[in-house]
Amino acid sequence: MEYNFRDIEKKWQQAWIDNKVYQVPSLSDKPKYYVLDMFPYPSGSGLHVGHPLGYIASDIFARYKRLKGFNVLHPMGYDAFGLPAEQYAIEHGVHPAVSTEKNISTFRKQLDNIGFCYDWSREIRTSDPKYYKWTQWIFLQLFNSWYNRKTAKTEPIATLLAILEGEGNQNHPIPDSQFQIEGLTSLTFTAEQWNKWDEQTRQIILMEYRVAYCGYGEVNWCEALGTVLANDEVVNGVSERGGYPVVKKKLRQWYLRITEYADRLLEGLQRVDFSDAMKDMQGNWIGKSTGAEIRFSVQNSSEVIDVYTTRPDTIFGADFMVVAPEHEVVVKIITGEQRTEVEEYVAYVKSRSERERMMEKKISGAFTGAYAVHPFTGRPIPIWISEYVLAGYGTGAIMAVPSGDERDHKFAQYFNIPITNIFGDLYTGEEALMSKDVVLYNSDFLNGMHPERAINLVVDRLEQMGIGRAKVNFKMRDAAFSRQRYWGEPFPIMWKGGVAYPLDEKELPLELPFVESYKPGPEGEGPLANIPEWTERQLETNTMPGYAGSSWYFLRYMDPHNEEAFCDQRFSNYWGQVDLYVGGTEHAVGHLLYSRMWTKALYDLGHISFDEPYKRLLNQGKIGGDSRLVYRVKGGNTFVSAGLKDGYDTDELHADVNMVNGLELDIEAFKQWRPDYAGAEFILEDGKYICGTRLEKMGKRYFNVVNPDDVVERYGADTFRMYEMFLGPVEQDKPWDTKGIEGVHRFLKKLWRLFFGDAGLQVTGEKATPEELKVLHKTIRKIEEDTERFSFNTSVSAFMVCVNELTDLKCTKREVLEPLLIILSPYAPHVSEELWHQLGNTTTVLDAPFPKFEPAYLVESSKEYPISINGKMRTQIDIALDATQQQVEAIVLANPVVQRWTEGKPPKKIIFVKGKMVNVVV
RNA sequence: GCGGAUGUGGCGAAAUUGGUAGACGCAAUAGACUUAGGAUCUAUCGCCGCGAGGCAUGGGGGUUCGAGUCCCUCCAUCCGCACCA
Repeated sequence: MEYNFRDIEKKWQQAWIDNKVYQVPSLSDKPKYYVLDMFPYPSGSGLHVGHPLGYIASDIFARYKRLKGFNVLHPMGYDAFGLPAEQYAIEHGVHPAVSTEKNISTFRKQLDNIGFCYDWSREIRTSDPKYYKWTQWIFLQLFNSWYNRKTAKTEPIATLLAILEGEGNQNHPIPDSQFQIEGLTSLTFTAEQWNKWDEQTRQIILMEYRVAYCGYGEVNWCEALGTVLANDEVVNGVSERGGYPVVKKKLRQWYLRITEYADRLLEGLQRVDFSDAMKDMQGNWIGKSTGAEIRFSVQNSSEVIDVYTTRPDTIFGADFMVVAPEHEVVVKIITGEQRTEVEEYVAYVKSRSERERMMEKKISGAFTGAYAVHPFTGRPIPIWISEYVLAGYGTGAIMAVPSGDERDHKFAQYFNIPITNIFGDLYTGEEALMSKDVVLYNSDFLNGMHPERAINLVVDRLEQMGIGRAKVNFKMRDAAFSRQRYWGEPFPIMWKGGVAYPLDEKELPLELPFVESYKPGPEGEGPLANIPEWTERQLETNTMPGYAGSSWYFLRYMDPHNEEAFCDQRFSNYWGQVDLYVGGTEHAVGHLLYSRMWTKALYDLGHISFDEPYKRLLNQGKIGGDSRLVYRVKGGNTFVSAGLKDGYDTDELHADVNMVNGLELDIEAFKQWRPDYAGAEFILEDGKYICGTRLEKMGKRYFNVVNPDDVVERYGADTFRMYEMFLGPVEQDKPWDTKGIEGVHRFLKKLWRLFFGDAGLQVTGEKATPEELKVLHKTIRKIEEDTERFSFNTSVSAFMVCVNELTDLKCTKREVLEPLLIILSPYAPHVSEELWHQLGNTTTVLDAPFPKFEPAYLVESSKEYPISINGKMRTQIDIALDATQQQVEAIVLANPVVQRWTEGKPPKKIIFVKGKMVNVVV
């Protein structure tokens, strides 16, 4: 009987659906385990072989945990809102809902082909009104909340109202705001003031507190996409999607006050199991730094300049100040003779794009003509402006300490500003001394001190003088939360007299209306502004960004059809955190941070009982494409084989990997590929055309996309799954290389032959030999260990070794083969299920318990082994093969030969080197 | 520049805590069975050497009875951040 994977896979995939074997109860007496994949954006090009890598890993783990007796939640869905669908709609006139639906069905077919154990009854789509009703609902929770810094919690806005009415905001000043409130000069006000203000003013002030708020701010505006982008959607000054230029622009936008959560987002990282690289990336993005804010007065002026520094101890080395060119103080302090120069410089800075500024870091700047006063020495300090000081970070102004900061040093050298040495002999004059392992000189009351002590002392002094304080700063900005786009969640917000009011919960979902055109609305507004029914009701015309729906989706899977709540708390209490979250590193600072913040807010508001969504994160590597190259002799239609190309002047072109077998080009297929190649001529080597190769991103334009459907068609889903795992560690990036797949396929055929000889099923009920049981239990242990630590590639190897050994032993005993099928089933579910039933089982192999590992089977009768003392070979002793370390030690210690050589002293260490010898260290 | 990771045969890679380096697989070579191809099976397969043996985990140094693994240093590649004061 042949291993007919096509029939087997079709048969079991259908049986699994018919018997609903993957449906998971929302509550159970069993312990829970939640395995989640980052859900895909259903793009038009479907899956390539790189996408399922993480899905296979999580599927194996989910099945493994199920065998181990857990109630496993392993759902799948689609992140269906987003820009590409809308761009496609603009270009092809197909409504995003239609193209999304079509793409999803392609994805589903491709996923089903691979035999995943998803509970599809829990499928979600972020673009489904039944789903985004709750995205809108959660948005309203955030809108109706503020962040209380005193309790470090998200609280309902009602608690703030009570405070403002009772005591004003003395204890809860308006959060450092980038926005102007008319008529308000200070960040604090009294209860009387508050109670006198009209509704509109109060609402404007409340907006300054809301966790989801609307305001005018500098945003990343992408003209080509016609929308605003979040910081993490901008890469090197261009949009992540499409690579279009992005400029800074002031616009009315919705934001999430994620900065208030910065400390908790940082702290939470210590409680989760993410890779160091991932934690570093998030930590970096949050960018916490501790230092001080210091107020400098300006000579002959009433102006003051606040600076932020992490090194207040170096204040005696402050030789000049630098203010960001956009800083509002610049126009006020500028002196007559410097006006032209400064204005020219400001104009120059404005003319430079974000991108240019990033690419070429030129030293540039201008002197304002004004001087600040040193708070301790009274020394005048020249004030410069330069683009290396960013308006958006800290206070937008710095005290420059050239001897202690590299950029300040270069600036001082470039503009010939005298440098004060505050580090004595350690400072060479050549370059700045950034180290904190120094002693201060030339620094008045700080002389002879190390920076740590000096920092405390300076801050204390400044505080006494009322011109400074310790200050924590973050790089992270509040997250832009609105898009001037159509294909996203509408905001459940209605505008009245310039004030945003939330819709009533009963009006949710606020459904996305159908539109004919996706053109932007007037004045930078989205397409919704073109719909009269929408604007008549004064509904918000922006839509939410892609990350809205994905920020909480892991909760919806727990209770996907609930129409009364986003998730029944009985279920979220049971399932709790995602135990294993699998996905790529590209979401390090976007999705992961946002969803961590939403989780904290929902936790604070009492909707869920945990404040970190993902307990453990596994980042699968990317699979790259292995492109095939052909070489066309310049000016003709002749292609020369790779080995001979050096003799010709050639152009390098991509050939489709699907018409190359190994390295040999299928010439006929190539000729038919494109009309201009039809008459092509070929210069061959050894009668073959050999292609060149290059590793590139897998993508259409390189013609190196391999579709999993093709691989599954040819080798079967089980081979595909095992091969993807066999390729190497899941975390690692690697190229797709079809060469090795035959080996995995051969393994499955060998497995099949263990069960079926020429005459049919040959499995017997005979008792297994100790040798056979040893092979089995060795494998059980190895698979258990390797699967637990996500070492799936070595698991596959262990299965190969096992089958090879059982084949050599001609083992056809049920006692061995049946447990083998159970441990194999997470990796090769179809063939395991088929053989499981062939053995007469009637339930699914998924419900079998994972076989228990018995170490006793690994211990063999005693044999003689050579022994070495301190590396020198001495003699031989009897010892049990594969015994435990304790067993080995007991035997060795009892051995008279060993006692003689160690002169009765207990050895420091006894090492049993697998099956060959014993090493004793005295 | 800063941060993170990686470096082992012709190739993908193994080697829990320092303990037979190269498991497993691909490719290759020889052979068996086949009219042939495919499939399957057997053997060889890091480098040098006829051999005994010697040399090998990016380079150099160190700790140790023993180092791919630990420490120092240099080099290369990949990823992330990038004037963050």
